[in-house]
Amino acid sequence: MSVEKTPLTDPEEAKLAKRDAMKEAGLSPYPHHFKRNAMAADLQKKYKELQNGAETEDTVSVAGRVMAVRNSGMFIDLMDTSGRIQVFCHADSMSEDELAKLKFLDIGDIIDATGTIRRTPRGELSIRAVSFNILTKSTLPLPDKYHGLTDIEQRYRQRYIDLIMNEDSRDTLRKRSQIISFIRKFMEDRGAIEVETPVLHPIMGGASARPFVTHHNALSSDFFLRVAPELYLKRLIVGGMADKVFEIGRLFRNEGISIKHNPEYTSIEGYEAYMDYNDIMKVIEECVYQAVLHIHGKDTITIGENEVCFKTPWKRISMVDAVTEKSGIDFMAFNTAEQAYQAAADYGLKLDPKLNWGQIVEEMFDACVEPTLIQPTHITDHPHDISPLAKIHRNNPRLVERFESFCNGWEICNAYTELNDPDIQLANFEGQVAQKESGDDEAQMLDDDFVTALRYGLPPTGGYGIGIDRLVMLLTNSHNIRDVICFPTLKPKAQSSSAPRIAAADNDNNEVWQSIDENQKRFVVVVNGKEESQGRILNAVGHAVAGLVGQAETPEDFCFVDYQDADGNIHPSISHYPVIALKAKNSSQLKTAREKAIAEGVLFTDFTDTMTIGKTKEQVEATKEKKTAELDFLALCLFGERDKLNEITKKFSLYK
RNA sequence: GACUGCGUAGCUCAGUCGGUAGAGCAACUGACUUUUAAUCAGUGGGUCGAGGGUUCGAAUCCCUCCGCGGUCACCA
Repeated sequence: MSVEKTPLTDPEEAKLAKRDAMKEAGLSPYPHHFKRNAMAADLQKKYKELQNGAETEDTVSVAGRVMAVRNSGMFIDLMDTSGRIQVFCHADSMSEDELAKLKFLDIGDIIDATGTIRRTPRGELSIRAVSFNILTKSTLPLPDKYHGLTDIEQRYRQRYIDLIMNEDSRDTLRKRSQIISFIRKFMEDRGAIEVETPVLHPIMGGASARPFVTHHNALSSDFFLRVAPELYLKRLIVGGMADKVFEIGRLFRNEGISIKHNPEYTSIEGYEAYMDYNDIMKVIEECVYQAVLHIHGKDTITIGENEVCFKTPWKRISMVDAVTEKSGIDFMAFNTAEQAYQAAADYGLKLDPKLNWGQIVEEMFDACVEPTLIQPTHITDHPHDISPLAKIHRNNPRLVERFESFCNGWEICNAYTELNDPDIQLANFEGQVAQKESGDDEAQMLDDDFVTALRYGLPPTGGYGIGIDRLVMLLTNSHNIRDVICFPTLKPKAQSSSAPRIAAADNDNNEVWQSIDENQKRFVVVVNGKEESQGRILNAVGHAVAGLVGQAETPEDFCFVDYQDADGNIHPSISHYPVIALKAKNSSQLKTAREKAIAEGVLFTDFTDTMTIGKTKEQVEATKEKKTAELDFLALCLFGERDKLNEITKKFSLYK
């Protein structure tokens, strides 16, 4: 079936052969030294006026990657980080020894070239090479030189290939650096200092989001990767480290990936003492405006289908007024959620009737205002209901002093006059804790020490947060957040799976289990949803569970408790760990889960159709006759660490 | 998570009604030598994502799984 590739026609083999040939000729394919004194773009600029066909005596050395070779090596397109220039290799100006090196050359190699500047009669600025060297031999083929690399997954997974082939990718990611650098300098120039606060948070706070959890072994403690730096930055303001602090860094949110969301993303968050949200508004719009000028050299740029002008001052309008403007409904006139709900329903919105006034205003805003905010606009004075971290508005207790800046229909900045009353902050935290206890895993935790810090006194402070990735998307007209992140989060490539060996997996288990917290374990029974006979299912479950318990080598892995009733009768050996019953769509899903259990070293048993008929002898034989894939799985029983089992069984629904 | 589309050579893509797997680039051999996606002649290169099914016969039809994209939902 598999035919061996003819060595010299496989691109990689051919390149390896040339590399070996270089070595035999006494040339290193990876020399240590390099020399260059010019960049392609500088030369293109400097010799812009050079006439077609003109030769100069100016000698330069360039270095870069070979992107194309024409006329058997006479013309080489060389690309460095600044741009491209053609290298002209001709017997008129090169020795035989130099020309001989061409036979080692491939597209993709990194070379240097030294020679004189000329412009060919066809108008291409070139270096008439006297010598050249292969500085790094490339041994894998580059994508199609014309179409480039279009496979989206490969562009992100192997960004280096994308960068080699795609000018747009290089440009966008370089602009990202420029934008971040600009913002940093802008903030520093106005007296703010950049600080670094922990990424590992013992207490999750500062934003409502689902966190990543990790574990510090020596401290025997779980930590959360930060979802926001807010509470630490405010502590620095309390301490008077500076009146203005900011942090540019990565935040982590354990949520879905989309065209506008990456699990780790970059924000700038800052706090400035003795400022309120009106002051911050001016700072933000000036910063973004200057960034646009810096990157584009003009204040109006194309984003998608729109021309967007960033000239300051930006339009300001309160959230309620903006809703009134678009819908004709004045929500300030409604004092109850019921009235607001009715008005929104009349307008045509389908809402959860349990929403409060502020949430209804927000829903109206999202529906009829947000998409229309193409030109930069500050939306101000949000309902208090939806802004637990902002200070109550000085003129209206239903509102807070908050603004969000929108552009192209996206939010790019969120800012408040910060809440600095410790008692209100404590009450807000307690509300969050109550939500967490009722099952909201995005709710924040009570940070006692932060409240304590507020009791020492946080001066009147304005704060802001900008999502850098989204800002870069706007300023580079990028459609997907992954285009502005060098290495976006991707599902790890599946490891090449050799046939799993159960015995080996079991040995591993013994060690793993000893370190697992007892509270983290559970039983999971998954049954085949296609099986209609309840009797067969129950039989299968019974077998699977009994088998699983019988299989355990160390009884301490389980925890069974004797329950006693009012009459003093004992109900022995009830599992301390929960037993979860799930339903799979079919046998094949059970088979897949079983393979995952083996790969993960999770204790398991399964039960198949071949185990239902006859006595053990017949069943053993019937099972032996079938390949794994041919077996019809009725039930799968697992026991182990909760998180691990969740990973294996997450696609199954609860059996009801 | 739901819906939807895609997966064929190293890269970019064809493949009709189910009937021997195709092209361009890249690679190899040679020609040519001021080219610009160089050109010309020839050569080699395939587990058609994986597994199963239907069929005399499957890249093609059916089922399952895997991977990726897009839209929607939550979030910035």
